[in-house]
Amino acid sequence: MAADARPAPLESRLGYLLKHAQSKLATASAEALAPYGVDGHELAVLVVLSGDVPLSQVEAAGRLGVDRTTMVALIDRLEDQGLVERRRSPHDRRKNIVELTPAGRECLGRAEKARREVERRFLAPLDEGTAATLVRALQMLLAEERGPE
Amino acid sequence: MAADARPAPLESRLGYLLKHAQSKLATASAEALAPYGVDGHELAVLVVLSGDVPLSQVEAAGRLGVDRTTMVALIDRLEDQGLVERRRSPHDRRKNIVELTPAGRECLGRAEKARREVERRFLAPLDEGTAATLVRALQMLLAEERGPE
DNA sequence: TATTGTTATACTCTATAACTATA
DNA sequence: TATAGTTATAGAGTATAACAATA
Repeated sequence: MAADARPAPLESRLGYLLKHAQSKLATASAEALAPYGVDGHELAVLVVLSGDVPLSQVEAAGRLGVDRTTMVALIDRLEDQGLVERRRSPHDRRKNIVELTPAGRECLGRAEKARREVERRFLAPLDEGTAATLVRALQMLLAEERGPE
Repeated sequence: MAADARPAPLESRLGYLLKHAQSKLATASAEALAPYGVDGHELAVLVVLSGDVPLSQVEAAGRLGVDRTTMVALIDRLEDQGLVERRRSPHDRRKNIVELTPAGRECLGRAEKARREVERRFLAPLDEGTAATLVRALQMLLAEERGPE
């Protein structure tokens, strides 16, 4: 290809497509989650904290791929809303075990329902098979992220 | 579904997938474009400015979906590197027409080649049909953005 | 010495407000 | 009055550095 050939238009560039798709979904999610007092990031925190194994702040931060200093403010906001509680770990007193309160579980359930609905609406322009392929393709692209375990 | 059912794991959530896919590609792109002195955003500016019709700063900003105040700094950096030139429009002296210099065209050609290569590597885990479906699916999801024209 | 939580700080990205000049 | 470019400023969002408590 010659150096002065037409560059690909923006709408055909993967970077552009991913960025704008992410942004469009984020906007719709923020709107849908607003009634529950959490944003997408905070909902993700509730999700990782809702597992069987209680997590400390660093552990939760690791699951989400954010810094532990970022986690402090996230937990602060959730705790202010009564959705989670910090308690000192008896086994390692440096650690804060963070657990969902009953209100936190309720919020998680409702917000998750809203999130699923937003996702469904977002994917509505695609037929079922295409939507499934999209999700699987994205999962495959990220699978190598941490390498094989 | 009961309110206390398991929420979907992060890796199955579209928001998570889009965000991390975008971030992974952005990191790879930044690395690949570094030798050419531009980042992904600046390359996109070169692309929109390389069309047949000369654009003013606001017009270019509109194409990229950024504010005109953001465009000032972008053009500043490109002009400092000698990749673009501002000139006052003779028809409307409020407007800066921004055009690529020969060095800008050369940079665009090389950087575009690097970008295509990064995209190819990024999509390598997918077979050809799946990769094509991914791109088309993202285009369809964004098609409604501005509504039918 | 290393790790956890915390705070203060800084950095990046982007938008809003206000100014100048032009229309 | 409205628009284009510019500057100053502010607001998210997130990371780095440093400190206290604990291991």
